Amino acid sequence: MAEKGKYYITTAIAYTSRKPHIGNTYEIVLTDALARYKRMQGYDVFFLTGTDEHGQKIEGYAKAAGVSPKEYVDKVAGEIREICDLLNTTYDKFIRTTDDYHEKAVQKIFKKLYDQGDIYKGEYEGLYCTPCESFWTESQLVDGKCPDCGREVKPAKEEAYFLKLSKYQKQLEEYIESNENFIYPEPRKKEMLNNFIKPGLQDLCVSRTSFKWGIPVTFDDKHVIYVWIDALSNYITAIGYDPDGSSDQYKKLWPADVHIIGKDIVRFHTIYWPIMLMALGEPLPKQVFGHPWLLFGEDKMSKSKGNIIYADDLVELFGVDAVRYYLLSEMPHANDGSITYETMIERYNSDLANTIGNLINRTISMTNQYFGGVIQAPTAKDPLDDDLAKTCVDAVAKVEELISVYRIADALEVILGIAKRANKYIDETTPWVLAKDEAQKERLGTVLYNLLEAIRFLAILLKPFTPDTSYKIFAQTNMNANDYDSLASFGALEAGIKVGEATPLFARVDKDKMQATIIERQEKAAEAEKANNAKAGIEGVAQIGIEDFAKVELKVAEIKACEPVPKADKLLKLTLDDGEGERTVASGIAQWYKPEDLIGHKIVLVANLKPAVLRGVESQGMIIAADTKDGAAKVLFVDDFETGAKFR
RNA sequence: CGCGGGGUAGAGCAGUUGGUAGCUCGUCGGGCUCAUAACCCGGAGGUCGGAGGUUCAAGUCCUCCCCCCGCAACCA
Repeated sequence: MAEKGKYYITTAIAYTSRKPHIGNTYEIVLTDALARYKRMQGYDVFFLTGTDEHGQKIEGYAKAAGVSPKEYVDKVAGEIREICDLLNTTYDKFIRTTDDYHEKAVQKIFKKLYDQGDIYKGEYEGLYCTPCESFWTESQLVDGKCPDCGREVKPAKEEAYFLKLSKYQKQLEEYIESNENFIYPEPRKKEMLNNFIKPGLQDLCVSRTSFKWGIPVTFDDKHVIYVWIDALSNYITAIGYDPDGSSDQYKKLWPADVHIIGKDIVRFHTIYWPIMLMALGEPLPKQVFGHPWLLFGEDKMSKSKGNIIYADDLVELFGVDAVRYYLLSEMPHANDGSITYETMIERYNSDLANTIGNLINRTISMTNQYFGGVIQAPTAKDPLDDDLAKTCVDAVAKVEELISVYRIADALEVILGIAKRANKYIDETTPWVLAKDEAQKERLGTVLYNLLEAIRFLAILLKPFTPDTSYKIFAQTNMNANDYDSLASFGALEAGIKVGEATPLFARVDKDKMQATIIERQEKAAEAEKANNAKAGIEGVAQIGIEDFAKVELKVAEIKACEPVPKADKLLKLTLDDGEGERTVASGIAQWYKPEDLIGHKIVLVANLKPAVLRGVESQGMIIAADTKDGAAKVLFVDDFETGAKFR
C-alpha cells in the first residue's frame, strides 16, 4: 500500500446534555466512513471525536437530576461513547473537555492569549433585563424592550474577558478568500464573509461569571472560560498542544485536514477558531466541512410520543451496517435529509438484501453448483465482459472524486451500481444455460470469475461504509486481494481458491411485521418514559394531599374580551371577569380558538397562579383546557356556572 | 417584512456556467429460473408552485405573488 502522509480528521464534540438521537449520530458515522476510506487509501489517519461537557445548561440538567455536574456528564459521555462503539466507528481518540490535560491546556491557552494582549479584561456593556438576567443589543430589542419578557431594559455593565477578533479580521478575510476550499461547501463561505466578517467583527466575550461549571480562569477565579476557547481547543489539546512546547504527535498532525461539523456551527469553526489559532501562532485547519442535517419524517420527535429514533434501536432491528449504510445513503449533499422507519426498510430490502446480498448469494451458489466452489481462471473472455469490467474500474475513480467533495450518498450509489451491473451481467450471460452445454464449461468458469471479481471490487469499495459486510464477503468467498491498490485493474482475483457456502448477508425484512415490531417498541418506550416521569414526579401522576389541592384557587370567570398577542402566534390575550374585577390572562390556544369563539363564555380560572409576563403580556392566572387526541387543546367551558364561584 | 431551507412523475430526490426533463422506490406489462417471492427488459406517469419579463432558447437568469418546512420566540 502506498504511503500517502498523515490525515487528521475530527468531528465536532458532542454536547453532553442528553443521550444523542440518530440525527446526532450521523456525523460520527460520516466521519468514520471518511476516515476508513482515507486509511484504506494508505493515509496515516488520525480520527478524533469526543464530548463537550461544560456550561450552564449542563449545570442545570445536573441540578434537576439531583447529581453533580461531573456525575451527570460521566453518564452521558458514557452513553455517547457507547453509541460510537456500537456503530463500529474507528476513532483514534475520544476527548472529553473535562479531561485533566485538556483543562490544563485550555487554561494555559487562555493565559497566553491574555499575556500577549489578545484577551483583555473589559466590561460587557449592553442593555440588561434584570428579571431575565440577560444582556441584549440594541438590534435584538422588540419595541425597545426585552425580547424575552417585554419589560424595560437598562444599560448595564458586567466584567468579562474578551478576545480581540477585530485585530485579526483582515488576516482571516484574506485567508478565507485565498483558500478556496477552506469553507466547504461554497455557499457557507459567502454567508460567513458577507454576514459576519465583512460587516466587522466584534470582540468575543470568552468568559462568564454567571455559572461555575467550566474551566476556571487561573488568574481570576470569579470567571470560568466560556465554550469557545474550551470546546474549540479540543482539536489541538487532544493531540498534545501545549503553549510551552507541544508533543511530537501535535507537530506531526496539526493542522487538521478537515473538521467535520454540522452546518449550524460553521461560524464558530471558520471565524472564532481560526482567529484563536492565529493568535496562538498556529496554522489553520485545511478545511471545514459543514454537513447538512438529518431530520425526521413527518413528526418531530418527542419523548412523550415515544417516536425518538435512537441508534441502538435501529441497530437492534437492522444491524450495524444497515444503519450505517442507511444514514450515509439518505443524506443528500446539500439539503437536509430525512429518515423514517419506512425508508429504512425500503432501502434495506432493495439495496442491501435484493441488489447486493442476492447478487453475492446467487454467484457463490452457482460457483458451488457448477465448479464445486472452485474459482476458475478467466480463460474464455468475451466482449460482453468489457462493460462489467469497466463499470468496476471506473467506479473506483468516481468514488474517489465524490468522496473528496463529501458526496457520500452519490458515492454509495456508484458502488451499488457495480452490483446492479453484475446482476444484469448474469442475465446477459445466462450461466444456467452455459451449464447445460459441456463445451461452454470454460466460458461458464470465466463468467463466474468475472462476477466474483466484480464482487471483490464491491466488497473493497464498501469497506469504509459497511465494514462488517465487506469482512463477511471475504470470509464467505475466501477471496484474496482485499486491498485498495488491487483495484487498479480488473482481474486481480486469484483463481483456484474454493469459496464457502452461500449464506445470505442481509435477510429480507417483512415490512408489515417490522412495522408492527417498531410500533410495539415505541409504545413500550413511551410507557417506560411515562413511568420514569411518574417516578420522578415530573408529570402530575404523583399523589398529593388535600392540603396541596387546597392551595389552588379555581374560579369561574367570564371572558369579557379577547385579542391575539402581537408577534406571538400561539398566544391569546384574554380579559376575564372573575367576579371581583378584571384581570388579564395569556393562553397558548391561538391555533385552535379565535377571539370571537371565546368572548362571552365562562371558563375555569386558576386564580392564584403567580403572574408571569409572556411576550409582553402580563398573565395573571391560567385557564383550564385539555389535550385532544389530535394534539389540539380544548377549553373547558362552564357557561351555566356563576361568575366568581369557587371550585372545591 | 425575525433568520434559514424548500416547492421537478404516486413517494423521495438529481438537475453543473440557460440548449430536447433524469435517478431510486412504487406501479403496470413482459422475460428468466442461478438466487433472499429475488434478478433482467419495457411501459405509463411531469404545462419543473403561480404570474410576468430577459432570450433564438428558461427547471436553470430577473421581478412580483402563493404555499410548505425547520430555527427562533411566547403554549402559566
